[in-house]
Amino acid sequence: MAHDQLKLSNQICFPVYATSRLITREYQPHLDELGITYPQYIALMVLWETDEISVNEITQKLILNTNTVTPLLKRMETQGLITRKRSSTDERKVIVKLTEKGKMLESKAAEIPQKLIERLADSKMTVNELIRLKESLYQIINFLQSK
Amino acid sequence: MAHDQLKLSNQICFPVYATSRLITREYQPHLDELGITYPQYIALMVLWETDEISVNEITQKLILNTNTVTPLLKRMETQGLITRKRSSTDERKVIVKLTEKGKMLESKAAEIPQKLIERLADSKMTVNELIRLKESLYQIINFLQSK
DNA sequence: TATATTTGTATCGTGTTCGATATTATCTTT
DNA sequence: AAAGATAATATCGAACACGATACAAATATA
Repeated sequence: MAHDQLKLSNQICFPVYATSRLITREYQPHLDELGITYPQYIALMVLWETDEISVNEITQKLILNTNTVTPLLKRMETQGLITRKRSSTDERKVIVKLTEKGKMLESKAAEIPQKLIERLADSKMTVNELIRLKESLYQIINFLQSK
Repeated sequence: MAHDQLKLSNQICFPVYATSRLITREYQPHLDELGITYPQYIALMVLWETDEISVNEITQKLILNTNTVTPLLKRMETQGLITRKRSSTDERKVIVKLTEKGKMLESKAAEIPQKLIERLADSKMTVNELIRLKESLYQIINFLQSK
Protein backbone atom coordinates (compact mmCIF):
# COMPACT_ATOMS: atom_id res chain seq x y z
CA MET A 1 0.00 0.00 0.00
CA ALA A 2 1.37 3.34 -1.06
CA HIS A 3 -0.35 5.45 1.60
CA ASP A 4 0.20 4.76 5.29
CA GLN A 5 -2.43 7.33 6.19
CA LEU A 6 -4.99 4.93 4.66
CA LYS A 7 -4.13 2.03 6.96
CA LEU A 8 -7.24 1.11 8.94
CA SER A 9 -5.20 1.17 12.15
CA ASN A 10 -4.09 4.74 11.46
CA GLN A 11 -7.63 6.06 11.18
CA ILE A 12 -9.49 7.87 13.93
CA CYS A 13 -12.82 7.32 12.20
CA PHE A 14 -12.68 3.52 12.22
CA PRO A 15 -12.16 2.88 15.95
CA VAL A 16 -15.00 5.28 16.75
CA TYR A 17 -17.27 3.55 14.25
CA ALA A 18 -16.30 0.06 15.47
CA THR A 19 -16.61 0.95 19.16
CA SER A 20 -20.05 2.38 18.60
CA ARG A 21 -21.26 -0.85 17.05
CA LEU A 22 -19.56 -3.01 19.67
CA ILE A 23 -21.16 -1.08 22.52
CA THR A 24 -24.56 -1.42 20.88
CA ARG A 25 -23.98 -5.17 20.55
CA GLU A 26 -23.04 -5.23 24.23
CA TYR A 27 -26.29 -3.46 25.14
CA GLN A 28 -28.41 -5.62 22.84
CA PRO A 29 -29.31 -8.47 25.23
CA HIS A 30 -30.27 -6.01 27.97
CA LEU A 31 -32.33 -3.91 25.56
CA ASP A 32 -33.97 -7.07 24.21
CA GLU A 33 -35.32 -7.71 27.70
CA LEU A 34 -37.03 -4.33 27.52
CA GLY A 35 -38.17 -4.94 23.94
CA ILE A 36 -36.44 -1.84 22.58
CA THR A 37 -33.59 -1.00 20.19
CA TYR A 38 -30.57 1.19 20.92
CA PRO A 39 -31.92 4.31 19.13
CA GLN A 40 -35.22 3.82 20.96
CA TYR A 41 -33.27 3.57 24.22
CA ILE A 42 -31.53 6.91 23.76
CA ALA A 43 -34.78 8.52 22.63
CA LEU A 44 -36.34 7.29 25.87
CA MET A 45 -33.36 8.69 27.80
CA VAL A 46 -34.17 12.10 26.37
CA LEU A 47 -37.82 11.77 27.40
CA TRP A 48 -37.01 10.43 30.87
CA GLU A 49 -34.90 13.55 31.32
CA THR A 50 -37.47 15.93 29.79
CA ASP A 51 -40.96 14.68 29.03
CA GLU A 52 -43.34 16.37 26.59
CA ILE A 53 -40.91 17.87 24.12
CA SER A 54 -41.16 18.38 20.38
CA VAL A 55 -39.75 16.13 17.68
CA ASN A 56 -37.28 18.85 16.82
CA GLU A 57 -35.94 19.04 20.37
CA ILE A 58 -35.37 15.29 20.28
CA THR A 59 -33.50 15.48 16.97
CA GLN A 60 -31.28 18.22 18.45
CA LYS A 61 -30.39 16.22 21.54
CA LEU A 62 -29.75 13.01 19.62
CA ILE A 63 -28.00 14.80 16.72
CA LEU A 64 -30.24 12.93 14.29
CA ASN A 65 -32.38 14.15 11.40
CA THR A 66 -36.18 14.29 11.30
CA ASN A 67 -36.28 11.58 8.67
CA THR A 68 -34.65 9.24 11.18
CA VAL A 69 -36.54 10.35 14.27
CA THR A 70 -40.08 10.52 12.86
CA PRO A 71 -40.25 6.82 11.90
CA LEU A 72 -38.43 5.92 15.13
CA LEU A 73 -41.08 7.70 17.19
CA LYS A 74 -43.86 6.16 15.14
CA ARG A 75 -42.57 2.69 15.96
CA MET A 76 -42.33 3.68 19.63
CA GLU A 77 -45.91 4.94 19.49
CA THR A 78 -47.04 1.63 17.97
CA GLN A 79 -45.35 -0.15 20.86
CA GLY A 80 -47.22 2.02 23.33
CA LEU A 81 -44.10 3.70 24.74
CA ILE A 82 -45.05 7.27 23.78
CA THR A 83 -47.85 9.40 22.39
CA ARG A 84 -47.52 11.99 19.61
CA LYS A 85 -49.85 14.93 19.22
CA ARG A 86 -49.76 18.33 17.56
CA SER A 87 -49.08 21.27 19.84
CA SER A 88 -52.15 23.46 20.32
CA THR A 89 -50.07 26.64 20.50
CA ASP A 90 -48.00 25.87 17.40
CA GLU A 91 -49.64 23.45 15.02
CA ARG A 92 -46.32 22.74 13.28
CA LYS A 93 -44.91 21.05 16.35
CA VAL A 94 -45.58 17.49 17.42
CA ILE A 95 -45.28 16.95 21.15
CA VAL A 96 -43.95 13.60 22.30
CA LYS A 97 -45.05 12.32 25.68
CA LEU A 98 -44.22 9.15 27.62
CA THR A 99 -46.99 6.68 28.35
CA GLU A 100 -47.13 4.82 31.65
CA LYS A 101 -45.45 1.91 29.90
CA GLY A 102 -42.67 4.22 28.69
CA LYS A 103 -42.21 5.64 32.18
CA MET A 104 -42.13 2.18 33.73
CA LEU A 105 -39.09 1.16 31.67
CA GLU A 106 -36.88 3.77 33.32
CA SER A 107 -36.08 1.86 36.51
CA LYS A 108 -35.19 -1.29 34.57
CA ALA A 109 -33.12 0.66 32.07
CA ALA A 110 -31.24 2.34 34.90
CA GLU A 111 -29.21 -0.81 35.47
CA ILE A 112 -27.94 -1.06 31.90
CA PRO A 113 -25.19 1.61 31.74
CA GLN A 114 -23.65 0.25 34.92
CA LYS A 115 -23.32 -3.16 33.30
CA LEU A 116 -21.15 -1.75 30.53
CA ILE A 117 -18.98 0.13 33.03
CA GLU A 118 -18.52 -3.08 35.02
CA ARG A 119 -17.66 -5.03 31.88
CA LEU A 120 -15.08 -2.41 30.92
CA ALA A 121 -13.67 -2.45 34.44
CA ASP A 122 -12.64 -6.04 33.68
CA SER A 123 -10.42 -4.60 30.98
CA LYS A 124 -7.53 -2.37 32.03
CA MET A 125 -9.74 0.64 31.46
CA THR A 126 -9.88 2.94 34.50
CA VAL A 127 -12.76 5.27 35.34
CA ASN A 128 -10.45 8.21 34.74
CA GLU A 129 -9.66 6.96 31.27
CA LEU A 130 -13.37 6.63 30.52
CA ILE A 131 -13.99 10.18 31.72
CA ARG A 132 -11.13 11.47 29.60
CA LEU A 133 -12.44 9.51 26.63
CA LYS A 134 -15.88 11.00 27.04
CA GLU A 135 -14.43 14.50 27.28
CA SER A 136 -12.41 14.04 24.10
CA LEU A 137 -15.46 12.75 22.25
CA TYR A 138 -17.60 15.69 23.39
CA GLN A 139 -14.86 18.05 22.28
CA ILE A 140 -15.10 16.54 18.80
CA ILE A 141 -18.92 16.53 18.89
CA ASN A 142 -19.12 20.16 19.95
CA PHE A 143 -16.63 21.21 17.33
CA LEU A 144 -18.08 19.28 14.40
CA GLN A 145 -21.56 20.38 15.34
CA SER A 146 -20.72 24.09 15.50
CA LYS A 147 -21.08 25.11 11.90
CA MET B 1 -35.64 12.12 36.33
CA ALA B 2 -35.00 9.62 39.04
CA HIS B 3 -31.79 8.12 37.66
CA ASP B 4 -28.76 10.30 36.98
CA GLN B 5 -26.98 7.37 35.36
CA LEU B 6 -29.57 7.60 32.55
CA LYS B 7 -28.76 11.19 31.66
CA LEU B 8 -27.59 11.29 28.06
CA SER B 9 -24.57 13.36 29.09
CA ASN B 10 -23.54 10.68 31.59
CA GLN B 11 -23.42 7.94 28.99
CA ILE B 12 -20.28 6.66 27.33
CA CYS B 13 -22.28 4.96 24.57
CA PHE B 14 -23.93 8.11 23.26
CA PRO B 15 -20.85 10.27 22.57
CA VAL B 16 -19.24 7.35 20.74
CA TYR B 17 -22.37 6.82 18.68
CA ALA B 18 -22.77 10.53 17.94
CA THR B 19 -19.09 11.07 17.10
CA SER B 20 -19.17 8.15 14.70
CA ARG B 21 -22.07 9.66 12.78
CA LEU B 22 -20.60 13.16 12.84
CA ILE B 23 -17.28 11.95 11.43
CA THR B 24 -19.12 10.09 8.67
CA ARG B 25 -21.04 13.28 7.87
CA GLU B 26 -17.73 15.14 7.77
CA TYR B 27 -16.32 12.59 5.31
CA GLN B 28 -19.48 12.54 3.18
CA PRO B 29 -18.67 15.35 0.72
CA HIS B 30 -15.20 13.94 0.09
CA LEU B 31 -16.55 10.41 -0.35
CA ASP B 32 -19.26 11.76 -2.67
CA GLU B 33 -16.52 12.98 -4.99
CA LEU B 34 -15.28 9.40 -5.21
CA GLY B 35 -18.83 8.05 -5.55
CA ILE B 36 -18.55 5.78 -2.50
CA THR B 37 -20.13 5.47 0.96
CA TYR B 38 -18.31 5.30 4.28
CA PRO B 39 -18.56 1.50 4.69
CA GLN B 40 -17.38 1.11 1.10
CA TYR B 41 -14.46 3.42 1.92
CA ILE B 42 -13.26 1.31 4.85
CA ALA B 43 -13.75 -1.87 2.82
CA LEU B 44 -11.51 -0.35 0.15
CA MET B 45 -8.97 0.57 2.86
CA VAL B 46 -8.77 -3.11 3.77
CA LEU B 47 -8.23 -4.06 0.12
CA TRP B 48 -5.69 -1.31 -0.53
CA GLU B 49 -3.76 -2.73 2.41
CA THR B 50 -4.20 -6.39 1.40
CA ASP B 51 -5.66 -7.22 -2.00
CA GLU B 52 -7.23 -10.56 -2.89
CA ILE B 53 -8.60 -11.64 0.47
CA SER B 54 -11.73 -13.60 1.39
CA VAL B 55 -15.05 -12.14 2.48
CA ASN B 56 -14.45 -13.58 5.93
CA GLU B 57 -11.11 -11.79 6.31
CA ILE B 58 -12.82 -8.53 5.43
CA THR B 59 -15.58 -9.10 8.00
CA GLN B 60 -12.90 -9.78 10.64
CA LYS B 61 -10.99 -6.59 9.91
CA LEU B 62 -14.11 -4.43 9.76
CA ILE B 63 -15.77 -6.19 12.72
CA LEU B 64 -18.92 -6.58 10.61
CA ASN B 65 -21.08 -9.63 9.89
CA THR B 66 -21.36 -11.48 6.58
CA ASN B 67 -24.92 -10.26 6.14
CA THR B 68 -23.59 -6.71 6.09
CA VAL B 69 -20.46 -7.30 4.05
CA THR B 70 -21.90 -9.53 1.30
CA PRO B 71 -24.41 -6.95 0.01
CA LEU B 72 -21.81 -4.20 0.50
CA LEU B 73 -19.35 -6.06 -1.73
CA LYS B 74 -22.07 -6.80 -4.28
CA ARG B 75 -22.80 -3.10 -4.63
CA MET B 76 -19.08 -2.43 -4.95
CA GLU B 77 -18.87 -5.09 -7.64
CA THR B 78 -21.78 -3.48 -9.51
CA GLN B 79 -19.89 -0.18 -9.39
CA GLY B 80 -16.84 -1.88 -10.88
CA LEU B 81 -14.62 -1.31 -7.82
CA ILE B 82 -13.94 -4.99 -7.10
CA THR B 83 -14.40 -8.50 -8.46
CA ARG B 84 -15.69 -11.50 -6.48
CA LYS B 85 -14.86 -15.08 -7.37
CA ARG B 86 -14.81 -18.42 -5.59
CA SER B 87 -11.42 -19.66 -4.45
CA SER B 88 -10.22 -22.62 -6.52
CA THR B 89 -8.53 -24.25 -3.52
CA ASP B 90 -11.53 -23.84 -1.17
CA GLU B 91 -14.84 -23.47 -2.95
CA ARG B 92 -16.46 -22.10 0.20
CA LYS B 93 -14.38 -18.94 0.05
CA VAL B 94 -15.06 -15.93 -2.14
CA ILE B 95 -11.95 -13.97 -3.02
CA VAL B 96 -12.35 -10.22 -3.38
CA LYS B 97 -9.98 -8.38 -5.69
CA LEU B 98 -9.61 -4.71 -6.60
CA THR B 99 -10.26 -3.67 -10.19
CA GLU B 100 -8.16 -0.98 -11.85
CA LYS B 101 -10.93 1.48 -11.00
CA GLY B 102 -10.78 0.39 -7.36
CA LYS B 103 -7.01 0.76 -7.28
CA MET B 104 -7.17 4.19 -8.89
CA LEU B 105 -9.26 5.59 -6.04
CA GLU B 106 -6.48 5.08 -3.52
CA SER B 107 -4.46 8.17 -4.30
CA LYS B 108 -7.52 10.40 -4.22
CA ALA B 109 -8.74 8.80 -0.98
CA ALA B 110 -5.34 9.34 0.61
CA GLU B 111 -6.13 13.02 1.11
CA ILE B 112 -9.34 12.44 3.05
CA PRO B 113 -8.11 11.44 6.55
CA GLN B 114 -5.79 14.42 6.63
CA LYS B 115 -8.74 16.74 6.02
CA LEU B 116 -10.44 15.51 9.20
CA ILE B 117 -7.24 15.89 11.22
CA GLU B 118 -6.88 19.43 9.93
CA ARG B 119 -10.50 20.22 10.76
CA LEU B 120 -10.00 18.89 14.29
CA ALA B 121 -6.79 20.87 14.65
CA ASP B 122 -9.02 23.96 14.43
CA SER B 123 -10.64 22.77 17.62
CA LYS B 124 -8.56 22.63 20.80
CA MET B 125 -7.84 18.98 20.08
CA THR B 126 -4.11 18.19 20.09
CA VAL B 127 -2.48 15.35 18.20
CA ASN B 128 -1.59 13.73 21.51
CA GLU B 129 -5.21 13.79 22.59
CA LEU B 130 -6.23 12.14 19.33
CA ILE B 131 -3.62 9.43 19.82
CA ARG B 132 -4.78 8.84 23.38
CA LEU B 133 -8.39 8.75 22.19
CA LYS B 134 -7.54 6.15 19.56
CA GLU B 135 -5.69 4.03 22.13
CA SER B 136 -8.62 4.11 24.54
CA LEU B 137 -11.02 3.12 21.79
CA TYR B 138 -8.83 0.21 20.70
CA GLN B 139 -8.61 -0.91 24.31
CA ILE B 140 -12.41 -1.09 24.37
CA ILE B 141 -12.55 -2.74 20.94
CA ASN B 142 -10.01 -5.40 21.87
CA PHE B 143 -11.74 -6.12 25.14
CA LEU B 144 -15.30 -6.27 23.83
CA GLN B 145 -14.17 -8.39 20.91
CA SER B 146 -12.36 -10.97 23.02
CA LYS B 147 -15.15 -13.30 23.96
C1' DT C 1 -52.59 42.79 4.34
C1' DA C 2 -50.55 40.05 0.62
C1' DT C 3 -46.31 37.76 -0.42
C1' DA C 4 -42.03 35.68 0.61
C1' DT C 5 -39.36 33.22 3.81
C1' DT C 6 -38.59 30.26 7.56
C1' DT C 7 -39.79 26.49 10.62
C1' DG C 8 -41.36 21.84 11.87
C1' DT C 9 -42.54 17.50 10.41
C1' DA C 10 -43.13 13.90 7.15
C1' DT C 11 -42.30 10.95 2.85
C1' DC C 12 -39.37 8.43 -0.36
C1' DG C 13 -35.37 5.93 -1.94
C1' DT C 14 -30.73 4.01 -1.16
C1' DG C 15 -27.55 1.93 1.75
C1' DT C 16 -26.21 -0.02 5.77
C1' DT C 17 -26.57 -3.23 10.28
C1' DC C 18 -27.81 -7.36 12.31
C1' DG C 19 -30.57 -11.64 14.10
C1' DA C 20 -32.25 -15.80 12.22
C1' DT C 21 -31.82 -19.04 8.91
C1' DA C 22 -30.32 -21.59 4.65
C1' DT C 23 -26.91 -23.71 1.59
C1' DT C 24 -22.81 -25.64 -0.01
C1' DA C 25 -18.07 -27.14 0.85
C1' DT C 26 -14.70 -28.95 3.90
C1' DC C 27 -13.23 -31.42 7.87
C1' DT C 28 -13.83 -35.03 11.76
C1' DT C 29 -15.03 -39.06 13.61
C1' DT C 30 -16.22 -43.57 13.60
C1' DA D 1 -16.19 -44.19 3.12
C1' DA D 2 -20.56 -42.56 5.46
C1' DA D 3 -22.45 -39.48 8.94
C1' DG D 4 -22.10 -35.65 11.67
C1' DA D 5 -19.91 -31.30 12.71
C1' DT D 6 -17.87 -27.10 11.24
C1' DA D 7 -16.80 -23.27 8.10
C1' DA D 8 -17.86 -19.76 4.58
C1' DT D 9 -21.10 -17.28 2.30
C1' DA D 10 -25.70 -15.81 1.21
C1' DT D 11 -30.79 -14.64 1.89
C1' DC D 12 -34.58 -12.45 4.34
C1' DG D 13 -36.87 -9.22 7.32
C1' DA D 14 -36.87 -5.32 10.55
C1' DA D 15 -34.85 -1.09 11.96
C1' DC D 16 -31.99 2.55 11.43
C1' DA D 17 -29.46 6.82 8.90
C1' DC D 18 -29.60 10.29 5.72
C1' DG D 19 -30.01 13.17 1.17
C1' DA D 20 -33.63 15.08 -1.43
C1' DT D 21 -37.97 16.69 -1.41
C1' DA D 22 -42.78 18.03 -0.04
C1' DC D 23 -46.08 20.50 2.67
C1' DA D 24 -48.52 23.05 6.09
C1' DA D 25 -48.09 26.50 9.77
C1' DA D 26 -45.94 30.49 11.50
C1' DT D 27 -43.20 34.55 10.87
C1' DA D 28 -41.11 38.39 8.38
C1' DT D 29 -41.29 41.83 5.00
C1' DA D 30 -42.75 44.87 1.55
